[in-house]
Amino acid sequence: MPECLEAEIWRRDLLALIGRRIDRVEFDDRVADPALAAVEGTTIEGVRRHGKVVLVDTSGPVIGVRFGMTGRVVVDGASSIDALAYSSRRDDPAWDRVVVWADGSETPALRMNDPRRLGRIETDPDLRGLGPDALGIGLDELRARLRGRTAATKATLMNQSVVAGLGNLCVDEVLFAAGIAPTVAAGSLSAAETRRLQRALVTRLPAMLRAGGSTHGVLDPSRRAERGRCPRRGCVGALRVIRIGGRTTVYCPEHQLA
DNA sequence: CGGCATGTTTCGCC
DNA sequence: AGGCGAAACATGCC
Repeated sequence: MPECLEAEIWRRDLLALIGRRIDRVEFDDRVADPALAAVEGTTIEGVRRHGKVVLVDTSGPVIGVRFGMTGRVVVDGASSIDALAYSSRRDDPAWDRVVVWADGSETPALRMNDPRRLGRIETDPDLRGLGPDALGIGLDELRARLRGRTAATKATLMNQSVVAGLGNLCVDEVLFAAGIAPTVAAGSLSAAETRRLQRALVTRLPAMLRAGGSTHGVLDPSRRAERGRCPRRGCVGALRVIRIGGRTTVYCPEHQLA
């Protein structure tokens, strides 16, 4: 489930850990950097996010978490997001990839749980390859990032080196709101389209965040599965399903113009 | 059983 | 050289 919105929700959960001293860490070294052991004995000092990456600052190394498709975070035994669309509903301890105990508590302060093991936990991660964060990106910045891009707008927006944080659901939602077909080359968007795209990013993403995350848009998972009529008020189109960049893409050809 | 899934990386081709 | 699309990865669910 993780796109930038879930990463932001978990970042806020993790704020509860600031000030705690890490007693012990256990991890699966197939997905976690062995250097993670160095966080034992350090104190958690802050939690940041860039795109889909959550960064936990300690008095030692920075812990960088990428969630893959099915990763999630459990803080003090509870998770803010329990409806795991496209993942497992269960929280099986066998899928814990990192467990952190702190301040003498028997309940882990932090668990990174990931059935499919597509997530990664790094220490002192290098984020230089990421574009600017999608939440709150400015118009000039967006225009500059899309200039000259020949790939489909949807594929370009999902490229983390162009803009960081957008995944399949958020991109479909934003393009739907902006009235832009996902297939158009990103570099050939008009000035007006780029403006609508930027407005959609800075309005729809925070709205989805307040509503609960990537699955809380107009094109939520149930509507994606049902397909059917375009949910936009006054639009007479029907939703269409195609594949772009290997991902299932839902859009309305009636009001999302190429 | 077959197909699908909110992601990232790698490989081959322009 | 740099950008792009397809495939691979790993596992649960419907």
